[in-house]
Amino acid sequence: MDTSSKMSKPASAKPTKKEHPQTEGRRERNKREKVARITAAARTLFYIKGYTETTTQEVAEAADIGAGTLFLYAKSKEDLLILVFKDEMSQLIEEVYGTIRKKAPLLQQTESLFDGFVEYHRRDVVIARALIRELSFSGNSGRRKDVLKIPEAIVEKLVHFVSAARARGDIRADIDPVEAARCLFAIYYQQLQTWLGNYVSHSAFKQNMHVLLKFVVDGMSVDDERKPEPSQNQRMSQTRKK
Amino acid sequence: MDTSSKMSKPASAKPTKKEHPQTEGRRERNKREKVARITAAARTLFYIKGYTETTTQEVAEAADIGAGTLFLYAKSKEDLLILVFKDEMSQLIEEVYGTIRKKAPLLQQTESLFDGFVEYHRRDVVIARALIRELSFSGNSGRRKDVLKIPEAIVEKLVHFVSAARARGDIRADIDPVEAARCLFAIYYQQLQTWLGNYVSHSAFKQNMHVLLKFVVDGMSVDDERKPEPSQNQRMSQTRKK
DNA sequence: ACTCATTTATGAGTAGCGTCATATATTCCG
DNA sequence: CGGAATATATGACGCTACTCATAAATGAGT
Repeated sequence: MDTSSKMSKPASAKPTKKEHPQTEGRRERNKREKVARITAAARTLFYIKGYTETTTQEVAEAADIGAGTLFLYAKSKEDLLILVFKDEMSQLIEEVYGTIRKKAPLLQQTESLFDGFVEYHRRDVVIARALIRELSFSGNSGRRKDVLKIPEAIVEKLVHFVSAARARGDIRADIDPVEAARCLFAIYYQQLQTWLGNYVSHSAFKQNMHVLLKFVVDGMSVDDERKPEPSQNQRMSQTRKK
Repeated sequence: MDTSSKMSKPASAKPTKKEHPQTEGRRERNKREKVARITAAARTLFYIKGYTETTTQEVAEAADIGAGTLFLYAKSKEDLLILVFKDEMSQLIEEVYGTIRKKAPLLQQTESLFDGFVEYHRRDVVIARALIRELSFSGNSGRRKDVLKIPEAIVEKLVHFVSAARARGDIRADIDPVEAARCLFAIYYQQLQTWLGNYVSHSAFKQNMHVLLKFVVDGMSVDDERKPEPSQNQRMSQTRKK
């Protein structure tokens, strides 16, 4: 059954007979309760034991349901991850966004946002890995929308930054904020994977991401004064104009 | 067993016997033979039955080895994928690169390269999916190097394109070709995942990737000729699946 | 040729994800 | 209320990736 069905009006009372989906009553309520129990149980266990070390049996037991019942609410073990983290992610995005100075330069804003996410993932790299891995394919049309919300929410924040920078005149007026935002996100996501995938160290990841983000932002700047590298003792003498 | 076996030299003080570097003997030979049989068997079965539908038992049987022996040569079923495709990928990269006009514009060269890869993956999306998924984490230090070779080889080709474009004067002289190449690759890889992960259709993927690659390349161009965007091009930049 | 340390092979065994027939609960309706 | 219809719950079971104790093979030293 689709857990994300609407009709969440427990207005109760009103014994309106049929065709009033608002008073779905006990069943609907029970279902929500169970989803909540499952989510809580899974979250706790994943944090304590890690994702792969946690068995679906354990989650079912902790949620006090039968082993098979679990799969009525999450179609697979990976679904559990999404169930657990979709809310946490959405919340995280808003939280981090809230801490960012609205008047800071675009590159700084972008990096602050991504840094917030990275620091979050750093607290539990193993789960972040599992999450990234599961996100790599959505065979489930129900969960697809949930998953898509996350990058979309991030891109939305980036669009704000880019639009503001454009309004400020920091970047060219012909820049499409959505394109720019997606571009920045693509770099973040791909680089994030190199880190979580254990291909580069955390510091190398941060360094690489910085370089690439700067590369893109520089490409959007209104004037092509190229700083030849912020090396030591840099003389920015000539604002060469093309 | 790790195919890049360390010399079975117990670091003894005595290089007692003459080593047979050329003819490591029966053991070495047998090992290579088995790796070859396993790889061939796995490749065939993956193509015929698909990755998930192929069992490790079947691969072992087809390779005429015991079920447990398989795991001496591939530490996991996913390892088999890399074993099978690392060579094929390297070859593909060179092949596609060879078909690209060296004098074409940078954006066109880049898109031709990526298109070659995309068309390859299109022939077997399910395997491509599995491959991408498996590449998302390298817990195995032995395979990591093999895996890293692929993006590195792609970036290397991109560096050639960017360098040539810079020499031609198509892009600014202060562009770092490696940064540019990595940036383009990041966009390709992240967008590829949205397609293989079933989040967007093939056509939307191509469209989105085109837009983003163009965005980056435009940012590198030597002159800020304002993108006039000379038409009411379909505002399809947001196309999503379904 | 014989010994023996080391490497390689094996398949029965284990664990865990997901399924399914069956059972139980809830709602619908006369 | 009764009883059919439908939705939800369950745990035993199937299937498969992977492990491990044991066996076989190899080759260097003697």
